[in-house]
Amino acid sequence: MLALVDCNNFYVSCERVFDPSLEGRPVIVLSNNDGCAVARSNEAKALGIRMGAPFFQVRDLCNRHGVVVLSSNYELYGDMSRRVTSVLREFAPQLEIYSIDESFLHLGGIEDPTAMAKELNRKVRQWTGIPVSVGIANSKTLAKAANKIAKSKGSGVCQLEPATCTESLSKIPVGDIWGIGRRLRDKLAHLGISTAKDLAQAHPPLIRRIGGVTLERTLRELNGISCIEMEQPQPRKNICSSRSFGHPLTEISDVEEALSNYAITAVQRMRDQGTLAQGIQVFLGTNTFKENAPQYHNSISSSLPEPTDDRFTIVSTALRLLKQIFRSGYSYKKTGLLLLDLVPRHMRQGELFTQSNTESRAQLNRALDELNLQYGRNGVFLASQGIDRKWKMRRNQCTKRWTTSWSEIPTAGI
DNA sequence: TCTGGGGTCCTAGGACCC
DNA sequence: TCTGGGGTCCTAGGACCC
Repeated sequence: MLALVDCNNFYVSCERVFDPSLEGRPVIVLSNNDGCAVARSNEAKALGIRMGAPFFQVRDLCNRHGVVVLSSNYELYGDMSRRVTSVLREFAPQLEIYSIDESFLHLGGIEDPTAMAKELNRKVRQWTGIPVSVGIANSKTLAKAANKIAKSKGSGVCQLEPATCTESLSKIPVGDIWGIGRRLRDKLAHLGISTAKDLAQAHPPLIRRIGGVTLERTLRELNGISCIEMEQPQPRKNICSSRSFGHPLTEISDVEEALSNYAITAVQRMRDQGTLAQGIQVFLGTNTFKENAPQYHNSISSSLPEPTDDRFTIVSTALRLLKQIFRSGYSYKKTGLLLLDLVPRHMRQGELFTQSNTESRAQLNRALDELNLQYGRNGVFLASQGIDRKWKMRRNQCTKRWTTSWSEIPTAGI
């Protein structure tokens, strides 16, 4: 038996913990650059604001209905997520963090999962301020479905048993099932499969022809046969860092500055997970939404002479690759890079023919890590990262880092 | 004016090996 | 006229997730 715990409207709920006046009001949180609505309170959903809606398309609606509009504050959400997880661990030591607001819990040996889930629900709310919903079943896909039902019921907890859940599945559109996106939904519709129940009762070989082994697994999971195991966290195989610019850029020097910063972010994440990159890919593009403007998109990759986690090598390689694909005369919207084929640090294979000063470089990198730990991110930075930061993303309505910065800690008045 | 960012897995097809 | 059989590795593209 396993449970899926999902935080309700997570980013909005985080904001409400530190500003209770948002309770009961329509609230949305925007993506980077204040671009799209990526979290909505129930009141905002009721107004018809869709997930991922570009903000400029709903701005008037928001003004008319007094919707509170916030920029995303990932430092806050990340920290709140860690707090929620630490409470969950008290209930189920074996857990898989699936995303910033969802975890699967292994419930082996728990006698009354529903009672436990109710207690978990209460405790997370009391200790972190975040409301959660719990779906319980014996496969991940069914637990996801149960979670959806728990959210709609308002009770916050729902358990599905394969033998008795046919009725519930008949009310769930097949496109709402985990693993079924728009394409598969449309393909299935042609076969007359429109609900989760239809899929659960379909002929497996037919389903395999339509959606391969992945979709057949979904079918079996809906019948309570667990095919998707609980996973332990694995180091990432690739790390990507990219951002749209706050304003379009035309000069290579500005793009270089932005790319240097994204490269440093990627290297930091790679160093944190203890891996080395064997290759690097850089990409660059104009704004695809501006159909009348000249468009240019390109990417280029290169393998590194030896696996490395050295800032200087990564940044200089990224900038060299950027020079190769940059064309002047375009208005650029976005750049970024991928660190490819990451391998564990201890599996490093040295270069045969060249003498590299690996050890002194490693020391320098470690010193920079420590300085940045002590003085904050970018306490020390490379000159190529720049100071102007013209490309910086827009974040006009960002709340404070209430839980991770001493200078922004909340104050209470009496 | 204004449209996010970061991932995973699977499959098919090409290039190559003996 | 007729042109083997069995494999690996890599890449691109498609589909999905939050």
